[in-house]
Amino acid sequence: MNLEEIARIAGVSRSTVSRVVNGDKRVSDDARARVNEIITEYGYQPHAAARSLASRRTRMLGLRIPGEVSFIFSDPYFPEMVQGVVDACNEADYGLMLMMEPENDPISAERIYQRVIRGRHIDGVILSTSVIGDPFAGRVAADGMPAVMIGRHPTLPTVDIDNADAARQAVAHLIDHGYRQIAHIPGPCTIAAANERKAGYEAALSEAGIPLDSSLVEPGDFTELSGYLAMRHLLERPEGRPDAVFGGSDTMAVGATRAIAEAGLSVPDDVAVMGFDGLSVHTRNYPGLSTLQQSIPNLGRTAVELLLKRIANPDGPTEHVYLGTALSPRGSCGCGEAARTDATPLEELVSHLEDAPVMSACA
Amino acid sequence: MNLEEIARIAGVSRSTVSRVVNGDKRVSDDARARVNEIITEYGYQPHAAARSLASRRTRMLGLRIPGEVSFIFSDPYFPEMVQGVVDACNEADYGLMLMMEPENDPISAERIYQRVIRGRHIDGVILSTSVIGDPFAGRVAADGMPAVMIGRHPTLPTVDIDNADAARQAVAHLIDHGYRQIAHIPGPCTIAAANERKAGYEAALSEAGIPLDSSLVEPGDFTELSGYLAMRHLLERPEGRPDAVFGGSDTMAVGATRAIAEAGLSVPDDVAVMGFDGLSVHTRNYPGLSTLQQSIPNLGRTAVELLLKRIANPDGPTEHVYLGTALSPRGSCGCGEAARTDATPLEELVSHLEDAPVMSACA
DNA sequence: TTGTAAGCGTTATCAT
DNA sequence: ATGATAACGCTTACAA
Repeated sequence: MNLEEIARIAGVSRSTVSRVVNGDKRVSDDARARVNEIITEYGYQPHAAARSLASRRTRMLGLRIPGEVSFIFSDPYFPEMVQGVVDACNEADYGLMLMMEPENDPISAERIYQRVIRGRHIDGVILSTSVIGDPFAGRVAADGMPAVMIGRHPTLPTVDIDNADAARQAVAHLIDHGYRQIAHIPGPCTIAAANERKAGYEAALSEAGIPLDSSLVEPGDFTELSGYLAMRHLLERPEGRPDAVFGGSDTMAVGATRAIAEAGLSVPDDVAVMGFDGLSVHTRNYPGLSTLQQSIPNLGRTAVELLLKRIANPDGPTEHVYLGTALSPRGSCGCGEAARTDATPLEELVSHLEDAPVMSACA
Repeated sequence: MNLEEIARIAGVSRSTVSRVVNGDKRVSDDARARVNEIITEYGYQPHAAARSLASRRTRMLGLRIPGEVSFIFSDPYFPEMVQGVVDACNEADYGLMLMMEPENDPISAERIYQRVIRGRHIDGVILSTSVIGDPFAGRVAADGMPAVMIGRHPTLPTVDIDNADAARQAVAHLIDHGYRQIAHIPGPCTIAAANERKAGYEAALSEAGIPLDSSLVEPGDFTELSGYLAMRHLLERPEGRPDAVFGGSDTMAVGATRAIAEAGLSVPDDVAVMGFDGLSVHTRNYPGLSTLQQSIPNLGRTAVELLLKRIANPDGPTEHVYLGTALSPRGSCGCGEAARTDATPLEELVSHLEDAPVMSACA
């Protein structure tokens, strides 16, 4: 069943049917009703490829998860983000194509790029992580493919949080508790957000007049296992073990917690733990993981909104949206039961965050 | 840059360029070389929509994650499966479209269905979970959309494991340890695999002559929280607490472990724990989570292979592929350090599983 | 081996 | 408000 047949049956031209399907106002109520009736009766649905070819729009977006981070697809961060992206796509009647390159395989990464981006499979693409030195962002711009970065980027529209300041707050909170030997497990230095959070950690120490000590920084790769291994190193440090640790992500913080427990030590009494992300999965840890809460699904939703705007108006201003964050102290930082029950419940917190995006636009 | 221009520049016809692009043998080496040169020089990439319209193939697959389970997208099961599906798609130069309906919203589920399936956005679809009473599988068949089920289905090609027998083995192992009060936390009864695993639990008890006790079965919904809550109920059971628990998934088993620890009890001494899935994320639990290992990425890969076969030959036999599983005893079931170190390392195990699919075909 | 030409099912332009 | 008609960029018989 195609446009032509519907037109014939309804006794109108293809153009009229097309207008009805696309919600064009320039159709008489009479004709519209008749056409809609036939469409429903025969269950007509426009053919996606034909539509795309003629309109030069695919109504599909791409979501790129770079190969550099695909090994941490096990981090619940990504599922949460995907959820937000998918929801927003559905609401806009757009499809979502997953672009995940294999890890160390530039050849197939290139094949995927050519097929999807250059082949115009999609109308725009969401880049899910700023990876240092990743040529992808520059290439899509050169190929005229609208793109939005979740993270930092100089020329692309971006959705992000203020990683550095949020991390600074988190570490400042540990300092307020009286900890002085504060370790940090940063994510890989190829990922911009990891570096920003590390900078925030350093800023908090500086502000408190605590000298930086590189032996307190043990890098991880955002996996739980890396957090576990990093913490083991930190506990065996010759200068003595740290009294607190700030994980570059909740997932690494949970790994650290495990190493602490395995060493027969207690959280927070021997070593306090602070995470970053606020993943709902970790709500039920004991003691509750203190963390810096961000709304990850909202990051995804906002990226879709920005991208759709960009597609509709490629010459509009390059927006940079910053979403709010909030310190969420639970048991693991040393805040007692009091703080835990006082803490804003997760749901409220998240809806609050969603209401508070900070926008800034530059032409 | 399009076919026409390439043809003009190379001094051949559009057909010849098309043949070169599509690897048709009926082209002289001479012409092929010249065309390829021009293609490379100008960076030509065929237009996806035009191709689809003419060839009636989109080179895109869909992956449907039903709304009934989308709330457990936080379960690492799904990311692992997606990973396998994506890898296989990439290797075949196919794109992957994510179909995730919102949870209780039949209207938008229907919109998505119409747009994607009826609009012929994809060449075939992978159904990721058998949900009891889900009309989706029947509809795609009626709409002539090739489909493969990950799970059980009477008429569709399927990829699955023998959930019932695997669960039986897992519980039999607990019985071998001497436990008699074995509880079970099944997944929701709307999901076929959850019921099959529960049946396996019951079978193991029957075989050992242990009477079924419904107060030992406390359902969950595959989330960690539900496992935690179910275990709390089980611990407060008037007839006394169970001496072992079989979780319907690793994630629920981990939740149960947490409840046990919170109650001041020890795993496995007070309550032994057995999971199901073998998610790599839980490898670093302490004590290690004993589980029934399956290869989830391989489930996804195999589904893609089956679907591609189906698309190429819709009238071929309806294959049902069963992938192998293996009991993976670690600390939480009561197997000591010996068993833990004896246990086949994860990587080996997985590659072993991948080699051992059991195939059965029925016309 | 190569070229010609007829679609594929829409949208979009331009009359009317 | 409606309809003819020309794209859109490719594949695919069919002819040569």
